[in-house]
Amino acid sequence: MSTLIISEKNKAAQAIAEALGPTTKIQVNKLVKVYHVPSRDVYVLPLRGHIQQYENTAAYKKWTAKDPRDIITDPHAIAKIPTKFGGPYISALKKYGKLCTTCVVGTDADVEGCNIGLMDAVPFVTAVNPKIRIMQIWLNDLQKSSIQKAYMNLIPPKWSWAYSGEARAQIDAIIGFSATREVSLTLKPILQGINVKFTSIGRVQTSLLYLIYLREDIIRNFKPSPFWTISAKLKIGTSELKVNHVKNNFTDKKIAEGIYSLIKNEKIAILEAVQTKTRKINPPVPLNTSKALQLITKNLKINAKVALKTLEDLYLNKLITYPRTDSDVYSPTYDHKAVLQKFLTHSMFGQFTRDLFKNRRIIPTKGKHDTGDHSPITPLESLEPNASKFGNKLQQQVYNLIARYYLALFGEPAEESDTRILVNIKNEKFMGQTKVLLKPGFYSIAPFLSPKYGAPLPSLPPVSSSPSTGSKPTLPVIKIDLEEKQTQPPPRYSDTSLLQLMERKKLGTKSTRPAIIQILIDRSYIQRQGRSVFLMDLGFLLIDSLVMIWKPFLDPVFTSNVEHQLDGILNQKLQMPQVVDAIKKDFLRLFDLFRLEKPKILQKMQALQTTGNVIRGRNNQILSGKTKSPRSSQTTNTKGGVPAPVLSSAKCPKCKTHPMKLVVSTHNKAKIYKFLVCNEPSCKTYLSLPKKGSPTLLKSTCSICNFNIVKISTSAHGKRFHYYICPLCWNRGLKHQSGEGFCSKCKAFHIVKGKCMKK
DNA sequence: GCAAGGTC
Repeated sequence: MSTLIISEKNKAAQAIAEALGPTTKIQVNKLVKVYHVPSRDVYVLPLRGHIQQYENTAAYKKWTAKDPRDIITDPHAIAKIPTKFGGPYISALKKYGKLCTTCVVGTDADVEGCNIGLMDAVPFVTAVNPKIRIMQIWLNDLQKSSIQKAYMNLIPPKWSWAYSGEARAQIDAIIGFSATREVSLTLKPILQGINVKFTSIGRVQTSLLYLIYLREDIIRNFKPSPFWTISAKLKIGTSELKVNHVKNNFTDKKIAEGIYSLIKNEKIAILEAVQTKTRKINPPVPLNTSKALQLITKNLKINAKVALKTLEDLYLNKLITYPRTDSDVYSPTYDHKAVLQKFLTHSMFGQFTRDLFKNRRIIPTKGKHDTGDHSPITPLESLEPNASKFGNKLQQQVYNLIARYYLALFGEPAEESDTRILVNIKNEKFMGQTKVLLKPGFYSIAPFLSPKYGAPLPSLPPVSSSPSTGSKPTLPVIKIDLEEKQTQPPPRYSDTSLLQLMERKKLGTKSTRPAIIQILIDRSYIQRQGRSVFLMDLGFLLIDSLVMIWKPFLDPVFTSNVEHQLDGILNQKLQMPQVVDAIKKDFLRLFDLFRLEKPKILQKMQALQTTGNVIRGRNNQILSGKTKSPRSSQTTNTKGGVPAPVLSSAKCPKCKTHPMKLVVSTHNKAKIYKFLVCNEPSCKTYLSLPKKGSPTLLKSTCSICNFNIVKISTSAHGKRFHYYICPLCWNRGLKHQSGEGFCSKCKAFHIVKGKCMKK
């Protein structure tokens, strides 16, 4: 009466086995081990995520062998086959499937988990043992007590969840494969010229690229317009307060100048009104993956991929709960007391936690979504910053954010005051505002959630409302300013705002969003420059040619419709084959439309090539068209949809033709080498970079040698900071020990003998 | 050669 439990990954298998009793390991083959629990006659077999995936069948392997359209219409164009690493897992499934009488699917408690267990794995078990009983264990976390409880309450398999995942996989494969081939083959003449092999198209990635394109379009076409502001600096006791003219911003220069010239020498402001409002700010809601990634990328200034990897590492070390969750509501039975008790003695969080118990604040805030898969992200241990359980500093920093955020859920509301004053300077009215934190509440444990507050103002003289008293109090004016400013375009996306955008538009899942951003980077559609994401020419080119005809596919509405129908399968309101057929039909119509418009698209491309504008491909190399100087190519030209090159490239100082690329490589896992190297292998020119800190190649160039500046982000004494170097000057400086090419503060710098001349 | 979704 043996039982086989299938888990999604090794750590989960180990946790399940150890919760059920004393465990021994059996090495089944080179890759696979199972955990044996003799006391219960249980074998726990860990998979490695999906062990099967959709691929084109043999007849469709070659891109040109069949019409890409047939991938949509031919039901035999794709098939589910074992992944590269699937084989050893499949033979283990067969071996233990044969000798067990019950098979328990113990993969993650979500759609993909059900799909992995019931669709990828179980078929191999039932093939060798048709009579085996199939059950499922629903695990919200890997704590011993939760596992024991769930094992006593096995559930029937959630087939509808598994089918929902299966439909998603089929739809994505059909759309992705057919469209990638069709678009790549169409653009072939162009792509060949720019040394690009293919242009990938996918339900999620192409939609995201479209949104980045829309933002880029606004930025490129943005016409800044001037406006003027008048402000005054007032002295209040020992502090200063900036007040703004109530008619800011002025669009008419003459009016602004007229007012300014009348009042510019005035030294007295009459205090007309003071109003103070206080407001309570409630603690945040529990942390799901999406919010956690935003929190981490924003506060630690790391990219989304690294943030997710660090969460995963913390989870595998059993320091936090499962990091992939959409829930921001705890189940009513969640044992917060047990978690909080661990923090009572913590050197930094202890006092806050003791206050929680003292004030009986042990119920967390509540969000809106309880998806019933995993609990919100929660610390499982109370660890000091120097704990050896942290694999690296980043893990410690991420844990610190998660732990503080969790404790904040139980904290008191914060309280702020908002003081507004109205003054009169020679009959012109000015307003000032200052926000002050009155009670820190939960901000005390999670200061990173707090907005910036001003220092409290010294008490202002009372403003008499009675006209009989005659004079009103006055404040000294330190100075009055008239400034000319320019309207600004919206900012480019960062990892944090891209994640926000994807969440808002329901693009990708909690766990794939960082990977989708990475795909766009790998395909040379977009590029990170510092914290900003730039659309590259290839990305612009692709969307610009699709935007006329494929709006219904590019728009995130397409994906939300797909996901709506997938939910229908999960809720047993729709059937998988009908959903897949309906979406195939939808997409086939768009596919045919693309074919119909092909000549137009090619014509547009042709026009592009003959306008002499630069198209850049991989590594931002200039690959076709007449080249322009980097400076003039910065200017915007969107006439006729021609992409304006976005980034200047750091040209090799020796061969002066090829760009330098940034290389960060690990060697023996211990040493990290960072340098810039010429993209032309035969040139071999390289420039060293500082050993410490992470480098980013910037757009701005050195005013001495015109080479691109590199920003070095690093830390010392626990504080993060950055500085700028010109790699070329810096390397020359290293040679002559002159200290040139280095500036700690400004971006556009001019360094001579170690001193920045622009300071 | 391709997707998106898992996991390492």
